[in-house]
Amino acid sequence: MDLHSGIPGARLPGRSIPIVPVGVRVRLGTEPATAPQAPCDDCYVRHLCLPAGLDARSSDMLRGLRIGRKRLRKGQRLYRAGEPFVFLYAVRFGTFKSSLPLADGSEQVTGFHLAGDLMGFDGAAQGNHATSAVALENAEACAIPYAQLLEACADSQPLRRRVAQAMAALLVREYSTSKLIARCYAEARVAGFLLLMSQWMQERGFSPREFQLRMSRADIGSYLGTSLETVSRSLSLFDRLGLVHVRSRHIEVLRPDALREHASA
Amino acid sequence: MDLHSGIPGARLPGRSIPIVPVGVRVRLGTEPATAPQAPCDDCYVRHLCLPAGLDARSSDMLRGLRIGRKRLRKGQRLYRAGEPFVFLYAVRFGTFKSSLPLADGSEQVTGFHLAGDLMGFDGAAQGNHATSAVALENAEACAIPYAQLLEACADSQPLRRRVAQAMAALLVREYSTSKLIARCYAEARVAGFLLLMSQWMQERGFSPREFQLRMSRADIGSYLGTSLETVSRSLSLFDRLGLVHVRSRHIEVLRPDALREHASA
DNA sequence: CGGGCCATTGAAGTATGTCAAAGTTTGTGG
DNA sequence: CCACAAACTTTGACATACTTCAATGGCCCG
Repeated sequence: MDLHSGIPGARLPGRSIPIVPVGVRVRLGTEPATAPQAPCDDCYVRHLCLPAGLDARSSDMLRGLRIGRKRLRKGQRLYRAGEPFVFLYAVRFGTFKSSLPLADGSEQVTGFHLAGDLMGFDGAAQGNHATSAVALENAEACAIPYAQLLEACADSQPLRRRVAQAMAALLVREYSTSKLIARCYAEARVAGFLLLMSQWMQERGFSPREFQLRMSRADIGSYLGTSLETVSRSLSLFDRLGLVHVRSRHIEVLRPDALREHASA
Repeated sequence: MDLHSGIPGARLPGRSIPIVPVGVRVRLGTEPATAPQAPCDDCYVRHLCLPAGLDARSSDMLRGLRIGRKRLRKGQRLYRAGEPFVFLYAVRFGTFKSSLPLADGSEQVTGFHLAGDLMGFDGAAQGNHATSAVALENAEACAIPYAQLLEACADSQPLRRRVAQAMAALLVREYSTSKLIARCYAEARVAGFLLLMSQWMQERGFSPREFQLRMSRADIGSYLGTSLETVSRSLSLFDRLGLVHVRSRHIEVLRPDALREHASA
């Protein structure tokens, strides 16, 4: 079952996080989520999420929102492009990818989302989601009613700042993405992607040295603007050069400095 | 002086907009801007900018902010990456480019901004601007005190919605950018870029058929993740195929449909 | 009028996409 | 727990696209 049970000392994201951390019944699938009493208090990643840095009063206001939790199995959608925008989602655990529909029916991957990330805010632009979001493994997200959140912002200056700050952070992340995929050589993009993944892991308390890619080579290729074969070849090259140990989706970063070298060249 | 005085019937953006539309003294450069009494009422692009769709009461609240205007000559900076984030900027006329500093001292162009666009919001993530913004021609921007704007959001539901909506629109635009530069072939990216420019012109009331590129080939190349030579070659190709008439920075779109074809292939 | 920036174009070598086939991994159902 | 099927990954070969280097010409500003 578990691919990685033989690897000693590796903290395996998505495996080492408890799957059912709250004593509240949730259902699998996309049906309406249930609302626990204190949505954030027991959350593993509240220090990364919306409540981060909020004072007691503002936290109470967040607590007053009817925040539900939605559990998804691998492959299930959280929302679909074009659907009405009602909820902002916060990843509790697991990994999501979001994508933009293309003219030819295929999809362009626009990002990956890990625990603590906010998703779906793009829907506030037109009232409908611009992107779709799919779980890449079993995952759970909080559904924050957007209208209620905005109303809560009326009464709390810190909440207002925090919400705006979180939105701006999404924007900055997109700029970094642009910087990443605008690199000339696909090899540099793949190297940058590995470093980005490594950083994301570290920010969430996992090992930046060893982790699991939850997305396929095709997803990575779409995200980076290159073919899946080139992604595979770049990874093989890094492995051959001894920068990274790659075994399918399991990644071990051996020489981050050398990887950084490749990322900028 | 004017490159294009000989072209009949062409609405030349940045030229046809009055340069000094308000009777308020402004100074060139980056020194503190002066504050006109009614910052938006006389503005050419208020229907595209923050006040768009606001009710009278919310508009009054915007009017209450100490919004200044900053005029810049070609090449002058509006803000620099790393500077404290104090103002949100709204382009009144002219064109800006924003860029992210790279490790090697060069810059990655992250976007172009035309009349009505909001700029600088990325600074709200960390309290410092993540990007730099430079005027690509003589231009003017409104400086909106960010803290004041957030405070005004406390008292007005429509303003709250509008500000959040504007931020989300910035995000969606970044997704489109990712979609653009993730295309496999540089030719498709250049075609997509021309169509994007054309659309931006149309949204601002200019001809989508004929316009002036305010940025260099190097800027476009940086933005699209390709070399300036490839940009030049793609433009020459489109010209040779009769899709576009290119003369240096002057662009005339002859067959938008065929261009769209190239953009998706 | 001259200098510098910018755009264009050519040539050559490299990187990358595409097609194809084989090998792995994962998930499913017995 | 095992066997099988489907999805994913890796690798090779080849054609093409792209970057780099280099040289030329045009345009704009001082």
